[in-house]
Amino acid sequence: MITIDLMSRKPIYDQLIEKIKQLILSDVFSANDHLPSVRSLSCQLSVNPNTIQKAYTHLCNAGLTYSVAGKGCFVSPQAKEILGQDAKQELPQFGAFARRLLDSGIDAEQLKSLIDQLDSERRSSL
Amino acid sequence: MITIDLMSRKPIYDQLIEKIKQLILSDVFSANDHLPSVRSLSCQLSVNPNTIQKAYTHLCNAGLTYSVAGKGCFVSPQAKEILGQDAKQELPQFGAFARRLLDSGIDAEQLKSLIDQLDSERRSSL
Amino acid sequence: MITIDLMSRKPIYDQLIEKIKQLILSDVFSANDHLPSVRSLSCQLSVNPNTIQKAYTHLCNAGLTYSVAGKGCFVSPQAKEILGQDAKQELPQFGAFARRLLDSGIDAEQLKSLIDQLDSERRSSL
Amino acid sequence: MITIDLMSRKPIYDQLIEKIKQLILSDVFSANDHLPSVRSLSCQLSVNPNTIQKAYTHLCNAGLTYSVAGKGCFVSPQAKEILGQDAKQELPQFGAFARRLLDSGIDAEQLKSLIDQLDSERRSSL
DNA sequence: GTGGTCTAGACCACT
DNA sequence: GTGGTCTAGACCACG
Repeated sequence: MITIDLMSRKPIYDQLIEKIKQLILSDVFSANDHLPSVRSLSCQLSVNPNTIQKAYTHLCNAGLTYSVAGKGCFVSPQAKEILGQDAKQELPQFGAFARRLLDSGIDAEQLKSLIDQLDSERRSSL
Repeated sequence: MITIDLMSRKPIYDQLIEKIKQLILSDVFSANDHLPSVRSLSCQLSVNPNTIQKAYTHLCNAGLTYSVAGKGCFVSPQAKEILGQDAKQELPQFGAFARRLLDSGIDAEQLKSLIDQLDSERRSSL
Repeated sequence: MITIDLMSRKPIYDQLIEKIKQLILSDVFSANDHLPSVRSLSCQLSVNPNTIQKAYTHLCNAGLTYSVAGKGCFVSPQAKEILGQDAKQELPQFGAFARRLLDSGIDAEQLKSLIDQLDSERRSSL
Repeated sequence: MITIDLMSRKPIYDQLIEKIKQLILSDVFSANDHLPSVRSLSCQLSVNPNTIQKAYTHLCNAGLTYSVAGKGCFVSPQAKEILGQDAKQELPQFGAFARRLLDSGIDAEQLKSLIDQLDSERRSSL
């Protein structure tokens, strides 16, 4: 369910955070679902427990999960809402990226059709 | 002409590379133009010369500039072309970004109108 | 009567202790009143009996309750008095909190009016 | 300048965060000042570098500091402003604390005179 | 030299 | 069993 690219330049804990966000958005993890325990993920991915813990702590601080001592880590009911708001704040970044591509000679139509394609893929997979 | 954000998490040499690419794309630096010397940039930005050199070396290796011993660093005639190809290779990354926003509940129409807006801004500034 | 926030970072047994102290102070539990049994609270709150027991043991050790073998747990006659003394010992902590707020730019008058407001609320609810 | 209580129940990294916030508020560390390096603090306090790093990372994420790779960690210009806003958000917590003391039989006048005393101490030490 | 990431293995409190 | 904290020591990129 969760995979990690050890050779990537992106820190492992960062990859984990992104993966889990993605799983929450795609409803694989729903509100109040139990996340895999730190130790089990650590074994499964052959990654140090501390690294997993770092990712879990981040998710907890971001309000996406809540942890109960002795029980585990759970998806917060507001998780999807928070992710939605985060996405809105990323729009300027997205705009800067798009602008760079346009400046580099990529056609606006090409970008728009790419978005349409992604959107239809998305809808069909629901 | 060139500014650096010391508080950014992005490495200074990385910021420099991006800035110069941008200046090439916007024709501030044209083919065979002379880039500012390492020393002058170093003074102007209060940045270690080694850092400037690192950025220049990267640009040279990427084929965007060529250096002439004892003279300095010049914009390569193929620079814009290369940047265009680079941009094409970034399309998948752009797609992943867009996909994440769509998954987070951002509307496809919103993204497309943003692109249209950026494109018209761009055209009007030429 | 008693509620628990499972999403809180505060340990459940700690929340329980605070809740019961509060109920004693507000005279919902008076001297020699019978506290809910471990089993019933356990069911009612869907919490492990061990956790309830831990809280009860703490209250007992603090002299706020006394337990009668085979009968249950009862509010000690000195409970309110003890809580009053505990509160006095918390004054330095309160002072440190207040000091931090003052250092952060909160006005002393604002804090005092807040206290006045809370005090009048309290009196009117008696 | 910075001291840590190893026997406290409060995590070391938490104590560090509070200490540094305090030093920023009292202008011992001003905007753009250089914080002690992770390694030097680690030696000085006989605490593992990772623990220091955890505190520094937190401060950085909170916007109170910014770090420049290879140079060090610096106090953000907005630090005091942010701390002021944080304090405002802590007022409800402060109110709950005060309310508990009032419920426990502490006199409102006593709390207010404590605040006055702290405030005058504060003013005289400026 | 700096901060940032990671591993390995330990201890604690909570359930 | 769980999450959270800490130590010890390593490696990397940056300046």
